[in-house]
Amino acid sequence: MSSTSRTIIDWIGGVRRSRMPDLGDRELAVLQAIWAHGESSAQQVQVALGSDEVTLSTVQSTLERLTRKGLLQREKHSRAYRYSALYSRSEVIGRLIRDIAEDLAGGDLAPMVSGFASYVATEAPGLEADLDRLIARQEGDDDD
Amino acid sequence: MSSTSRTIIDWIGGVRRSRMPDLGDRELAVLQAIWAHGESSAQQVQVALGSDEVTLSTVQSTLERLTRKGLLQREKHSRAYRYSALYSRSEVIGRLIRDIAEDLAGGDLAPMVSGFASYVATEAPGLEADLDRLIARQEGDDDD
DNA sequence: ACTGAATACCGAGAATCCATCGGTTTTGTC
DNA sequence: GACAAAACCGATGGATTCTCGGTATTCAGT
Repeated sequence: MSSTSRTIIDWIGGVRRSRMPDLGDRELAVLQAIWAHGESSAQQVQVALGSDEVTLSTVQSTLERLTRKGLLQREKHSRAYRYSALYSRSEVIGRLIRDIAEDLAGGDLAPMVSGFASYVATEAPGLEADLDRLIARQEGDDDD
Repeated sequence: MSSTSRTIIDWIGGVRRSRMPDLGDRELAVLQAIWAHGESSAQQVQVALGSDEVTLSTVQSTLERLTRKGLLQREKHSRAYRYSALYSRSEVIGRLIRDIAEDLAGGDLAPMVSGFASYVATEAPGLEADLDRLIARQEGDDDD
């Protein structure tokens, strides 16, 4: 029986833009800090997170993991690295949504629009009407 | 230093609808099978997944995990349980998107619309214009 | 009721990943 | 060259998924 796989399937079926790697809580917090403050050193991030919450070591590890994952860029500035985001918040959100589309909707747009509508309905009922028009323009629905 | 937390923060700030639990590859496949075939027994799911790919035991475990996570419902039908989905595909997508909103956009809608636009831009450039109108109607943007 | 097959249930082992940090090495700076 | 700051290495602990075997239950037919 095959294990988790994915890699292979990712290549079958055409060019696959890289999936968004999973992000842990700490990684998310660090990423947010960088979005909020722009290019930052590990030390600055640590301060942003509350210096007594986590050691510099941990922040460094997290930053390095994020860099390995392709979300951050680093550049040495004398002693220390300065990390900066490679993707804006919107881009990350977009990538995450695309991953959902692949995993749950077979890449189809229609269920995603429905899903987004479902989300919006719980958050801003006022916008539903607008989304409905978008959905209508889609037509090619099947599921749900 | 605090561990992963979340739970507490989830309750501060008002009623928090439950987060979407993480789904593994197998869990996702099982869920899709149920969406595709409707109420199913473990055996039927196993068949849907390719009986030689995984044992009944594994399918049962996965189904039970999904039930514990609140995604499936089971009802005994003579010997075997019949599992059925508690959420439609769109609802699950909606919940996932809401989780992204909480994690990355502080719950704000605006960055989500931007993010969704970012996603749509890579998939169906034709719809961008429509989304732009949605975004315009939002106004309260800041990020990105 | 008894038996046998189908199914549920229990628990364990391997793999993966995140978070955390200490200790050691490297590297600027004065 | 010494000192301090930062990087680097690697280890530990905890969660979670996936996998399945073995055992206990339960239904159905004789």
